[in-house]
Amino acid sequence: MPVNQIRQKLKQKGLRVTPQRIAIYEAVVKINNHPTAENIIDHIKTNHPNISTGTVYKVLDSLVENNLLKKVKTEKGLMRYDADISHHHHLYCTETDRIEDYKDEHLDKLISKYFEKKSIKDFRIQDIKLQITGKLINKT
Amino acid sequence: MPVNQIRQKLKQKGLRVTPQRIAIYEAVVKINNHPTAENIIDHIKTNHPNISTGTVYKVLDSLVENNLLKKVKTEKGLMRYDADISHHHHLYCTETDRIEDYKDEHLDKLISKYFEKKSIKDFRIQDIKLQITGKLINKT
DNA sequence: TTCTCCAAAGATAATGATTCTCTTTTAGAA
DNA sequence: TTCTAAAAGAGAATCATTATCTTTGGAGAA
Repeated sequence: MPVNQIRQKLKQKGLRVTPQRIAIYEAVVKINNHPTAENIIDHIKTNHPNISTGTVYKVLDSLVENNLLKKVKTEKGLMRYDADISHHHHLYCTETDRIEDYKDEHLDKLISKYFEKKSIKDFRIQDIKLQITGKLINKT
Repeated sequence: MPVNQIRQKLKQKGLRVTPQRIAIYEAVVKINNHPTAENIIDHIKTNHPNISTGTVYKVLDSLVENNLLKKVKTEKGLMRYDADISHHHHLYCTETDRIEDYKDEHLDKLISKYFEKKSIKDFRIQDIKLQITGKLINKT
């Protein structure tokens, strides 16, 4: 993603455009595997050796708060981040721990329709995502 | 859940029946909110003041490995556990962080049928669960 | 019932992940 | 160009989980 696009996203959210924020956001996009903070730190350390761990966490928090990133649910006791903030689902590979985005508008419609008719007692639905677990084939 | 039933589950999995395992498993069931290790420790400390934190983690790991418990995905950077190992979905309350089980056989059939026809490229599905996010009403 | 053995637990140190705090730097408005 | 407060740097502190060594006790054999 072009740096100018990242700058624009930051500006639109009223956030200062700093090299750290650009680098961290870009890393989440480029890693393309819903990275942890450590993955991000490893990724940016070459070009940005002085970005501290605390900064990475603070920037990630800020980007999440401002809806530029989202967190992904995992069961691993650590946080992973998603650069794609549009509605989508996730494919969780049980072998590699890779998490991929999965978009399926037809399926979305099906599920939306289903829950239009079927409400859940004592619960107001805000969002529904699929957690599709399995094995990636032909991919690292 | 009766202690004898817990004993039986442990025996069936070839695990030694120890008071710690019974207490920890029972806690997960009774808390009924996909607890963290800390929730479990707090819950059992009254009747079992000597169960150490390391033991709790080891027992939880053992119960998960032996399919007596499952881990639940969250985005919080810590682990939560599920005593219900049958197929189901989860309701995540954005206000209270409560996680409830949600079973819906009709929905399961719908989704199964959908993916019988629709395969995902380079991905072999093993399981599909819904992460239903929203707000619990009238519940603590 | 007793004995034995090794799996499990206790204790706590170690490690990894995240948050906090204080000081310095810098983005951007004026 | 200057100024200011937001952001970053550094690293300590806290929290969550794992590792390691010693002790205990579950359960099977006798």
